[in-house]
Amino acid sequence: MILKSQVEWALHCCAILAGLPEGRYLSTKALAELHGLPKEYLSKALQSLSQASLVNTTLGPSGGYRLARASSEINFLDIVEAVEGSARSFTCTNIRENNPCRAEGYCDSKPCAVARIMWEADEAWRNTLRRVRLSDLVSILSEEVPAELWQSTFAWVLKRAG
Amino acid sequence: MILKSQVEWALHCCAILAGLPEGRYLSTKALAELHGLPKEYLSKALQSLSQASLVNTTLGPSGGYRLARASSEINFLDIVEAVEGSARSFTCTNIRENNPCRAEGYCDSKPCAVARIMWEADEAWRNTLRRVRLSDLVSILSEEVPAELWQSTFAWVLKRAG
DNA sequence: GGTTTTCGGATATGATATATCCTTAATTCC
DNA sequence: GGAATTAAGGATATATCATATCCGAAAACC
Repeated sequence: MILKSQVEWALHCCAILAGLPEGRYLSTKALAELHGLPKEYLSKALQSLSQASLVNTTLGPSGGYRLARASSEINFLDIVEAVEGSARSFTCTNIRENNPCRAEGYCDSKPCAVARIMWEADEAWRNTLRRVRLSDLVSILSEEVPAELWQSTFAWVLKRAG
Repeated sequence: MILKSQVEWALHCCAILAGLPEGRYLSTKALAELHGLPKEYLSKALQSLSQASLVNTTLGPSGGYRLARASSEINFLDIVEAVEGSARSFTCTNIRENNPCRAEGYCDSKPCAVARIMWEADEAWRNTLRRVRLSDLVSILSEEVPAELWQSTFAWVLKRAG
């Protein structure tokens, strides 16, 4: 049960987008080169963010991506689900129905107990991600990343935004 | 990010094993027929449980599987990790290292902030599963499943255990 | 008009989940 | 002792999905 690598990419890209000056866009090319990622494939992750309305896009030179709303209004779950989908990690195939001792037409009133417990764990995972805002990540990064590196990174990336 | 179907199978099988009389074994064949599962493939899941020391096995007729310890001493995470493995769902490839602005030989003191948050969610998932004991599942099932079905199921399964 | 960009479709490839088969060794029953 | 039954594990086949690349269309900028 492994998340797509695009989840990692999307999170890092959003962290960068969150630090951009108002109204500026960043291209796939710039984000790919900054992170050392395959441009064409990263593009798919960014498209997922776009479809989820987490980012806005514009075409042409100086085009690219920017956050669709404030980084305090975007949480980790938004981003993770945008690329990973929102399906639960546990799928119940209702194998209890195959029990040969079940009477004909017997109907379970509740979803399977096993599934309920597994889904509860899933909810705990989602709740944790929901509680972390993108702005929280930005705060942590700006504390931990040396100011010089932080600034030169944005200078580097903005130069590529034209 | 989907769990293997074997996780579901293993959990249901453990629930049955937990209800067995002391010392009785249940074969792959019986468990497969009860749940309507492919015997050969279910066997792999049971082997995983065996390797994790969650069940004991014995050979020959009337052989099969039984729990290695009390159902109150086995939790959901034990079972899930036995078949799914214990790797975290998020793997950090440290793409921040590809930042072209990083100074030569620069070394991050902490693991990536993104990874730490994702791992925290992972822990929340694991903790939820850790808190649920197999005996809890048995309690729920014996409440929800009609007593008649519950009894006939064990009668059915024990007949096949020889 | 030429360049740059996002977007979506098509396609290729690699890894992994699913599933089956077969052999070996241990155990039980006759 | 011999036949039947069982778990264990290796080998293999298939299907699904993640990864990755390429291309054409439409839009924006110069």
